[in-house]
Amino acid sequence: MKFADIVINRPIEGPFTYSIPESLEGTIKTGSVVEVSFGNKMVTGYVVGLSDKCDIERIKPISGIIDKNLNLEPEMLELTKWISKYYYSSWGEAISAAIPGVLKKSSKTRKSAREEKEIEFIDGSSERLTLNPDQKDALDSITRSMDEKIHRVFLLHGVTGSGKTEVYLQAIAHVLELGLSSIILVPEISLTPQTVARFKARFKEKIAVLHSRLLGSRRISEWNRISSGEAQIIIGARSAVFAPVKKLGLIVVDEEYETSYKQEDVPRYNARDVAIKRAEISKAVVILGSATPSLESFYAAKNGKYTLVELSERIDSRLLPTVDIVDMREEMTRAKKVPIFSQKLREWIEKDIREKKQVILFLNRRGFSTFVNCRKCGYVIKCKRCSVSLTYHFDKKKLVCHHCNFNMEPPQICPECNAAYLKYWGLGTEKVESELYRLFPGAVIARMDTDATQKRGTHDRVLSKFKDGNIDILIGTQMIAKGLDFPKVTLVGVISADTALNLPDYRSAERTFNLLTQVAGRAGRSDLGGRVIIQSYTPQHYSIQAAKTHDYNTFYDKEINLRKELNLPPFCHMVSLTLRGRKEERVFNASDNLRAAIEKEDKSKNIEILGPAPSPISKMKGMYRWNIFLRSESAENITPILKKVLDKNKSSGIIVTVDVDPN
DNA sequence: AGCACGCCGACT
DNA sequence: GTCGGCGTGCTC
Repeated sequence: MKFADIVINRPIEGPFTYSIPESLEGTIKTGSVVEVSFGNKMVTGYVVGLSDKCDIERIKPISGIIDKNLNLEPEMLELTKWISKYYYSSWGEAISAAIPGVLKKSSKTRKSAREEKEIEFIDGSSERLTLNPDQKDALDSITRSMDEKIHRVFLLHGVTGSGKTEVYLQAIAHVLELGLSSIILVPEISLTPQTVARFKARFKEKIAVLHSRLLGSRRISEWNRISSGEAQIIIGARSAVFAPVKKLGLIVVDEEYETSYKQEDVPRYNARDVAIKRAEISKAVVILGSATPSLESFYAAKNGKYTLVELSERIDSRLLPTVDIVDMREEMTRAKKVPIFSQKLREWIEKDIREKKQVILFLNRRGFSTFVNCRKCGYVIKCKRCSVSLTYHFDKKKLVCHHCNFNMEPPQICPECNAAYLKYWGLGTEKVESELYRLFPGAVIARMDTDATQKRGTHDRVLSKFKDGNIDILIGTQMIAKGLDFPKVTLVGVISADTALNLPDYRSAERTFNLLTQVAGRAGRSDLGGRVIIQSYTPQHYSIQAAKTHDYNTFYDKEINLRKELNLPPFCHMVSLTLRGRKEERVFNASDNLRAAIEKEDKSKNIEILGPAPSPISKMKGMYRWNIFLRSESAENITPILKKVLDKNKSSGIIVTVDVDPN
């Protein structure tokens, strides 16, 4: 073989043909990772095919091979090819996402880097637990598919504490007996140390953990342990779906609805759906596990595309926490102002800390005040580069933009009319924290959000302090909603259940239900019992009511009917187009033209076009943004048409991004 | 995506 | 006269 077809990490189709120099003959294979000159730069390339002849005149030789032992398996080439087609990227970009950065650099330029330690949990039992009848049925049905070597997707639906992890563990053990490997995907959350500990305790050195902060040589050695077959169980976040296991038997996707499975840059893949595709290629089994499955997954399970397995009883028959909803409109009338804590929440916090129990409070908003305005002229202080108001941060004593990080000293007088009446509105975690200090002077209070945990190690330090009982009240954002397992937490308060509900997003009800269910799961993880207090200005909303009764099925029935009526996923697939540029009218014109071009190209009229409309944040980092949404029965109806249209409708100064099945 | 090339306006 | 804005086209 004299020539190699090579794709690269650029948004161009390719492949490009290079000649194979004599010194590399026989070494270069399909799947090799090489170095090539492209334009006037050296880039990493991936060999996707070999041939004996080629009719291109100006051909360059391959400059070198990165690592003789690094070779992409045919299955991985097929998978990345599929990703590039489905998620609208080049093949090279898809392959690039599947290989850790360090492995793509030649060994000379690799440098070792420090990595962060995490707190070790040693509470994992190495004993195989006895399954209850539900778990046993679930496991039997899963292992049967494994024995028959048929690809199948199981949706394992069970509330917190119903023993999903034990089912995973025994399914993995079965896969091991068959001589196959397993991949376990978990949403980031620092990879939930407790889960990892449990897996390690059970499977010891067969485990590889693909840590997000795992850098340099450690990542290389983990990669090698996996591809050599030494490690047969791989735990990791999103990109672990590409772990180089050779004999794949099982992929577990824990908390499959999590938005962190979606990569937000090119290729914009969803690791859950990539996992299903990978398993299909390798004839492996997938387990999607969740207490609150996504509408898409549950619908697929109900329609027989996936196999539904339910764990309906809690493993130790422990009761789910009591959930109280407080109507904040009534509180507002009573207090004659906008209160942060309802009377009920305040009383329960007091009682709890008096009894030396722990409290978690949740508010998904950082900072102290969410906006500042002039009481005289009404002017709201906004970011110069983004169409959002600035948030006041008490720690830094600055006004900060949450989208571009622009910050400024808070002005003393109104920048518009010079009046000295600036008022600070809205609340974030910092304000809740300061109110807590005021109301509960004796309590030890800690805050956990991206501001408070910016310094290295703070995150883990706060968590271990909380675990050891040295913190009474923990206030935090999203990052404390998931995974935490602290037995002494008997009270969880949701400061505002409405934050997510008011977003202009058809998934806002689903998000709210999921979030409330997750947050509620932090309470009552021991015999001390648990209570959840949800504060809301729309307490009658079905997502909040369903969370009160821990009733997924009722929520699902209500929501699925709405989705059907409005023709939203899972009844269609969506593709979002975002156009951005510095000149507003150009962005709008390009959007308009793009819509027309798609309409014209879609001859079979399979695609419904919504918009163009300004993005919810119409200006970000100095760029104006407009959206077009496309929907159709399948994404495959849309992307080939987009390919044609976008290739010949390039407008200068405009960047178009394509997101298939957006979050 | 980069990067070169090339074509028009406005400055020493 | 030249500097530099960005529109166009190419990369094996």
